Amino acid sequence: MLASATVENYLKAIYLAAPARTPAGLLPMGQLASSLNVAPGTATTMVKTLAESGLVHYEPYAGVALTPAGERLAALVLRRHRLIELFLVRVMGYAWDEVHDEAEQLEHVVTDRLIDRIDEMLGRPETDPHGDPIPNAEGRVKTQDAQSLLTCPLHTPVTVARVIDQDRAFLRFIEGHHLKPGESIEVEHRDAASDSVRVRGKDDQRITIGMRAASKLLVQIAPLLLLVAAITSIVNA
Amino acid sequence: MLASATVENYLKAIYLAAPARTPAGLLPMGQLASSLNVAPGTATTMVKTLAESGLVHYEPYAGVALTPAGERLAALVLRRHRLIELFLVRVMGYAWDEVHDEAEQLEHVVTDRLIDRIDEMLGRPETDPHGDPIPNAEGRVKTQDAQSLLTCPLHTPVTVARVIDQDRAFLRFIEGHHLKPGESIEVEHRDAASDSVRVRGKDDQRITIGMRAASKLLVQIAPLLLLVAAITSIVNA
DNA sequence: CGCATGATTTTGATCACTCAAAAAACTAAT
DNA sequence: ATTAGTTTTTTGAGTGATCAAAATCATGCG
Repeated sequence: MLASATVENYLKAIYLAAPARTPAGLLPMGQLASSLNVAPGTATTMVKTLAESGLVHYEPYAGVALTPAGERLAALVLRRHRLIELFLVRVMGYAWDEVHDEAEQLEHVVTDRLIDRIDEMLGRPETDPHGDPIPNAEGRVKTQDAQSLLTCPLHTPVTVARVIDQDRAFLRFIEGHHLKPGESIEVEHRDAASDSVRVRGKDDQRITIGMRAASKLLVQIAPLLLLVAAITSIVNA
Repeated sequence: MLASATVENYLKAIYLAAPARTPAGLLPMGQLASSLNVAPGTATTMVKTLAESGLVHYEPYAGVALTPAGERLAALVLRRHRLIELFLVRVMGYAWDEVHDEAEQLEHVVTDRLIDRIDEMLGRPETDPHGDPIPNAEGRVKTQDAQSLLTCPLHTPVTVARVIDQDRAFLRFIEGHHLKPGESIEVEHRDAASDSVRVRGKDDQRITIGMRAASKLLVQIAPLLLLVAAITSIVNA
């Protein structure tokens, strides 16, 4: 009944591969195999045993998808991963680009008790250092309504909410230019021809980044304004 | 080159099994197998491959012992284990009888970097919550000169230095009677016939324990007196 | 000494996970 | 619709760790 680290990794990979899905909502075996750095045949075999345990649906030659049970388990793995990442940053003094690999290992051995201590110590946080949402102990995730720098309105103050890329060089770049989650910025210019997005950041600094990179920065519109509105409504009550 | 969790556990078991050694200093296979909860044949096979990696000496039908390389590795595993235990108690709010199993898992996946952060955060401690010495990053252990409650002088103030038993019920008993490392106590009476040792503890409370239990409590004689002497000599300089 | 007893090693098998390479199945394009 | 190309599955094999049970060894007792 206890899921091995391998099983957990397969479920996590399927869970996180939402972008690479076929119309039917299935993840092709090839995608899965390559995201796990495993030969295609290996993924097929493993997925078949996962299907026998009732953790995934498997359609031969089509792909794989999580069952509710598999999804819950995957979310719990992610919960552990993200809480550990935040813990490493907040408590252990890690830089945010250093935590991924450590968390990758720890997520498979840490007990529920320790995870709950961490959760408690961090004040039941909702997101990890990259802005990724932390599923709750039942495996449910609060969906965040964020758009990317590619789709958000121009000349409108927004707050960085999430960075969807674990690459260390990218993370260091983001940090170096004050684009970490929490910073407020504004998109000044977007140009498809030159594949570039110009952003005004902290201290009116201008940074131009490619659209590939821009798509990995999720932002929320004027959360400060929303906050102000919320406070106002409370005060008025 | 990277030692698997299994290899680490075998080395650790051999390292810790010092008491159960033959005259030649070898640990019999049977002992090893049962301390790892593994069939005898399994231990034999595994030890042979350990011998091929140069981590142990293996004498067929006689037993096994660590090579210097194996001993160093075992000590590093123990370093991780003990630092994690202390971390769980001091930082994560675990009770000292709850830490063993968690540490048992974490010790195999934690990086050197994290261990060093923990070590630093705890102030480079010399012992874990049970008083077990923590090997340094090179795998060397400072030998502590402690005697058990069975051998220490009677009617002499001593300080509990170490508790050699991970059994949770025993640890709770020790804690409940204020016999944890650091407490000062005194042996009042020992009687082989009744297999008992009477101890005067905190607030002059008397506790009588069996000799089996007494042998698991290590103490140091009058460390306070030694401390006073040290301070005196410094002051006089 | 010889042999019974207990410890140890061998043997044959299994399980989880993996790969490389052959076979089969889908897909799209002419 | 046949083919060329890609993706997926199958097959055969290997590794690390394990067990049960058979074979072997070591020792001590009579």
